[in-house]
Amino acid sequence: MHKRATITDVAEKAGFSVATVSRFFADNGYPVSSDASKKIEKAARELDYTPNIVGRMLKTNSSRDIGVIIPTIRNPFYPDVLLGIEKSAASRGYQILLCNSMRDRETEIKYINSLYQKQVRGIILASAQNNLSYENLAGKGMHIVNLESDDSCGFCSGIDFDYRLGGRLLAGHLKDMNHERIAFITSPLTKKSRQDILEGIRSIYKDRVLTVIDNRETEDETGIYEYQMGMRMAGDILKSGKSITGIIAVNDMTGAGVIKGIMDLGLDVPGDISVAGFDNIDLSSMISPSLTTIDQPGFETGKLAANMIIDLIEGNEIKYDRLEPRLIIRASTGKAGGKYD
Amino acid sequence: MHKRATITDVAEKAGFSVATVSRFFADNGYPVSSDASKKIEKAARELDYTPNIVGRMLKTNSSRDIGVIIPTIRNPFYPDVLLGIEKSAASRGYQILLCNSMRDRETEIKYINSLYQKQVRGIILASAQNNLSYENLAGKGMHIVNLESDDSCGFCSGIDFDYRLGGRLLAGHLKDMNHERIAFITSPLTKKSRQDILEGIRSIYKDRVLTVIDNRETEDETGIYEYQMGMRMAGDILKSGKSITGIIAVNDMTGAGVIKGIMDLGLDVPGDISVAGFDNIDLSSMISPSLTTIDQPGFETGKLAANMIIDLIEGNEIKYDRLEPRLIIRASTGKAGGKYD
DNA sequence: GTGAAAGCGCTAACAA
DNA sequence: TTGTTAGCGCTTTCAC
Repeated sequence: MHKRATITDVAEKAGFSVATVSRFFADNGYPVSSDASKKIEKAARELDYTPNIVGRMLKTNSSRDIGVIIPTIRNPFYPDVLLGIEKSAASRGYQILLCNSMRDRETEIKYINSLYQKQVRGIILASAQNNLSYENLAGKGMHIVNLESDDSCGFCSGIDFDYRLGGRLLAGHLKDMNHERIAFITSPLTKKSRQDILEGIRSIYKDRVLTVIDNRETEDETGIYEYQMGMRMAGDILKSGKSITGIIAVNDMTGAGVIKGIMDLGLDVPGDISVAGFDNIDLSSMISPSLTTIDQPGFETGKLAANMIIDLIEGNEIKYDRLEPRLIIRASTGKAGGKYD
Repeated sequence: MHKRATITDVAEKAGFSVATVSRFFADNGYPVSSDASKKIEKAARELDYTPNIVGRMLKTNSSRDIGVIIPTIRNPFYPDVLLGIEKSAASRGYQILLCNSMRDRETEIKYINSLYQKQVRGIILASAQNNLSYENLAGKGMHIVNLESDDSCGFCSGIDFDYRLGGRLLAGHLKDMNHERIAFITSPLTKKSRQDILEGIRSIYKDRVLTVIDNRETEDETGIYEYQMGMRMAGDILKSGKSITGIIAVNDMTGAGVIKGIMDLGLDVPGDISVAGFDNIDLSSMISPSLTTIDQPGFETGKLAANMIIDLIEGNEIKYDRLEPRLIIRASTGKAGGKYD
């Protein structure tokens, strides 16, 4: 393996100084004569030279990577977000450092520190526990965009999504279908988004909503936590004999698990129980019955988040629209007692 | 935002030279007295110092990032692979730079170049077109692990997976179920893995397999290409009136689309047509009917790939097991003409 | 065990 | 328009 050519090699071969070569490659409007440009271009090509980003980074103290921390890439909502982030980021010359926290606080902190050491200037966080201490990140020049509307983080920015209204729309839909008592199945209420959905549901169902919280949020490679959690919790509710005719799941992946859990018990969805999810991932229209849900556009969210974090990094002013929830009615919800119509 | 502390700050505060501080943080067995260690540790803590990886990288010319290029993160097979990569990588101090090529050759090349500029020393490629020119990467010290058994790349390493046997197992299963003529639905045969599956099928069905190739592989944000392709191709076959009783899809995502396409036409799976996929992603057991498939363990593949690329980077000797295909029989396949039994 | 000093590849004053 | 030069923060000889 031959040594990589450096800017000095190119300068020598082209017969110009490193400064001129640097200017040529920086391509930032600083004048370089066309004669110089031609010779430098030629020398670079012959030497197979390409600038070393690390040298540039050390000098300018500016990384073009952005960190993205999510719970797990196995919930398809996050790939959607990620694709959106990548699209915006790529168009502005940034790249993604992906981190799956696996819902583990230690891992999350480790990743944040590691990103900081790598001189990353901005992190998109979709995983934070509500009261995660951000380790003085702000004072150290780190920018954070929080995707879970965690307002306990004073200095964070975030994409506005009205989780409360989402919950309300879902609850309203079930109410319209004459469901008297419903359940809300969720992982721990350690994220504001989850709390907000519940609040929205309660704004309609008051105390007629049974909140079923799984207390052992933990992700590993053997399965998808949320799906399995949905299955398990659905089974628990049904076996408990509670008089429930509708279930809202905290997200689609959980909702898919809930449907599976119900069907495994020989019951029908929505004949016996209606089920709704949250997110509108592709999966929700691939399963049967297809899942009623709230559309939370992951791709759009990602695009906005990337633009926001880059604006923050580059010191521009920020101004963004919010994303609005939209109710998507599919086959998994129906009239209460519909089976016996 | 206050300035970040550097190694010099720590050295001054601790009353030692930068060399000693460097040795303390390098933590590579070079002796540092416990007195020095204590003082340095204290000074670093008070200054909130953490080493600047970029400075280290420039000096040592060694990045601890590995590039991962995949077609699209929206096919859940890749998240599985990615999680495996991340697990092995993290345990060895490496991190992932994620790149979705969106099945676009230009994008792929752009990413490879960008990774090279960032001094990345190894790339895990799961996206390469068969005859992608690797742009002299090897000579430049870049290591490649190819996940699609592309043997046109002389110097690449890869994880062994017997796609041909996988195809053969699937075909054998359908044969056992008395299917006389089947179809193979696939994206373009530009990857060796796809060709191998077809070969495996042909080893059993000879000329009694109708190969249906979609000729416009292209991914965008509006949907999942493979799923939609499966739907479309399934519809085309059925409407063409060909006497087919079984379909093998090039992967599960396509297979899910095929099932959807068949059902949309009012036909039954497997009553009218049997369908099989390839990969055994979680989705394949979430849909109805659940999908018969070949287990290709993405997580394991990812772990092996990461270990392989890191071994390559670190100059260790390589030796790895291969992964074997395993037939998973589910509800989407049944006896030919089974509906009328 | 410790320190001085050179230099990794690059950028950006400053001078010409 | 171009060149000289001083570092960015770190590691690593080499000397002590």
